[in-house]
Amino acid sequence: MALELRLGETAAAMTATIYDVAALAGVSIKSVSRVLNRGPNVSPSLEARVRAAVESLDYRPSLSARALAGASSYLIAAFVDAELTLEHWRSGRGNDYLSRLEYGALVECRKAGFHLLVELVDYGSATLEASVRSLLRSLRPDGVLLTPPNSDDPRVLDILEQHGTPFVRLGAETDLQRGMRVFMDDRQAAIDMTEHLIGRGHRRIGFVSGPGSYAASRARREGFQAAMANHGLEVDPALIVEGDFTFDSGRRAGGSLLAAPDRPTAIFASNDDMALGVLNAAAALGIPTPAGLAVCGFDDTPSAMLSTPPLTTIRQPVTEMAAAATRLLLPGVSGSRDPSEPVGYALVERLSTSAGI
Amino acid sequence: MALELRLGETAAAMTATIYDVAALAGVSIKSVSRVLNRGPNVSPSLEARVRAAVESLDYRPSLSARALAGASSYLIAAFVDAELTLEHWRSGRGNDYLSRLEYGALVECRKAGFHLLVELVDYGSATLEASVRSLLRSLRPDGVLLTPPNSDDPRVLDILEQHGTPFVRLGAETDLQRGMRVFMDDRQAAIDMTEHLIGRGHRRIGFVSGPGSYAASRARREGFQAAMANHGLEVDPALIVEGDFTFDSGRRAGGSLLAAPDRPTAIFASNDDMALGVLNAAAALGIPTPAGLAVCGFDDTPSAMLSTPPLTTIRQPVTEMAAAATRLLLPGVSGSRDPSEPVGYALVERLSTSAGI
DNA sequence: GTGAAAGCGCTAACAC
DNA sequence: GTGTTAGCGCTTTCAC
Repeated sequence: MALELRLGETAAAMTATIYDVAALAGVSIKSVSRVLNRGPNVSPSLEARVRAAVESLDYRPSLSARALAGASSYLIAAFVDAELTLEHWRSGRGNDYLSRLEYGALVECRKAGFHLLVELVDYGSATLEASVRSLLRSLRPDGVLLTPPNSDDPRVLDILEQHGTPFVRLGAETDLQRGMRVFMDDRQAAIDMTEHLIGRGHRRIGFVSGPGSYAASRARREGFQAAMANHGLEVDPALIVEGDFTFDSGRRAGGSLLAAPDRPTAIFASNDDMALGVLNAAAALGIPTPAGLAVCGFDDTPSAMLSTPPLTTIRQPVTEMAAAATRLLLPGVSGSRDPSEPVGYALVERLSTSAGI
Repeated sequence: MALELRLGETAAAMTATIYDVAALAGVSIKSVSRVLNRGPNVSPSLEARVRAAVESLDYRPSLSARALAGASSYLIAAFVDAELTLEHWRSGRGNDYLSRLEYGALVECRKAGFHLLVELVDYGSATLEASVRSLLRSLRPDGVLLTPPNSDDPRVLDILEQHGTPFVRLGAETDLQRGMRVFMDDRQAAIDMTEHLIGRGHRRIGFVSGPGSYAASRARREGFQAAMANHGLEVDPALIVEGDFTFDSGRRAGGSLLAAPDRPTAIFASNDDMALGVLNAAAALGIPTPAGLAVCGFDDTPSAMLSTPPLTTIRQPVTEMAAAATRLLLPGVSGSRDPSEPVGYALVERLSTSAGI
């Protein structure tokens, strides 16, 4: 029937439907559907005939039709903060974290025949609830990937739970029992980094923290303090300066730390951008790195590798985290890893901390 | 009717359909559809009643249903090279270009009520055709955003044209008449940069080119040579070295250019990563930048701003380009700019070329 | 093992 | 101006 109606159409515009396949294979559409969805009770001969028809017609099921009729939409949505995005737009910089995250999600989605939808969410807006609800209703994604800071937004979690849509929270730090999570141990990583510096003989170590409002930022600072205490080293309060994760704030922090008469021999910044700012401040003051000052960061952004000297930092496996998170949302969860365990990280040692004291 | 069937359901799981809205407003579903799609012939009173019903039911049309029934899917697909993506995964780096591109696309999509789907395409694979065809058939996107190197792949263009799906090619350099394009004038930008160096008094200028296989790379080199010629300066062939756009290749190129007895006073690298490599090579040789050597790049990646010294470079408005490209695909094309014209760029002057000769 | 028929929630002709 | 009626291309009961 479908074929009949289409006699006048061009080959280009013509797209086979399940009816065409069924007709060509001499079976019912239900059988085609069963073969395609690996349903039970399919005889080998039927399977073969259907596959041949699919092949010769180069048939692909329509996503919309499947989503409308069935329970699955074959869509995974990644919720990305709109404010953050606009800020990046303004500053003309891509977001390395999001970019790496997306790779992981994309690769897993594709393996499973799913598609990745990226959605902007207004974390700071009053209409957040309405827009999230809207997204879930109109798109009906099979799962949602929550990126910071949405991972910790109770409003978003509420709606997702109400709606019954599975979701994974990346880097979430609060309400640990809600939804699924994939995260790393920021505190322990900061301990490792601090011990790396102590191992190099450093005793006066400066710390440039991130904003106190970020849970990850607090965890890193706690790790630093814990490591210092464990080694019997006192933390001079004057050696802890708060930045806001930007290069400029790192430069200012570095400048003030290095201007002190009894300046530190090493500075641990809570992220790479700030660490690069410290490097810049040191250069401006004529202090050679690493000979005169060891500097380390956190994140392992591309710039960390390219700076002069290259930066020792903590490498977060963002892509792998996103891949694991996506797998958690996909049917037939392999459960290759325990979602309640933090993912691993690595201390990447580069030139910026290579000199001892 | 729909309401009736749902008496047993919980409020949470219950989702209003167009029938519910029509029933509540006391109109037909067609009227609801007309109001929602801004169709003609809607009386103000009808409009008001429908809007009120939509509001009170918090109704959102189902994307799948609309796509299945109508001509539009409200989906824009961005085709991203899979190989490139996997390479980035391996190296653990995000892709700044893609990230910025996506922002632009996302913001425009959201304004128009569209959704952005990111799809991996195997540029280098034999199954490329099949997978692209698959994507178009199952997703039926209303438009496709082609990113390099897919922008220049004739196989992809063929399929898109056959399928009748509108597409925009970002940064395309070949087959200029096919599809829509958004691009910049790489050659002129390279001329500008070269003249910037000449204006600083530099006469012996080294050039680190990208791979000759990239059209953009060739255009940049041509621009450099044209500018030199225009100013009556001879280009010493020994001062042109080919790299492969990586940091390491830039470092090697810088090392060999600077080892020569009559070394250049300035080096223009075809992209920022290589320029940073040159900076690194200069530092290793004890040559101060910018005092002893001016260095400039191309792209304005985040690292360019963070390096020591910060890098003079060409800023490509990737986000704006993507936004413009997306607008071209959306209904009601505003045509705010002429797609046959290249987009603007900016020479960003930073410390790395601040000293004259 | 396989098929017939009834929707999923919309849009689109075509009446009125 | 507004409503009726078919589908869009699938999945899903439920028979056989």
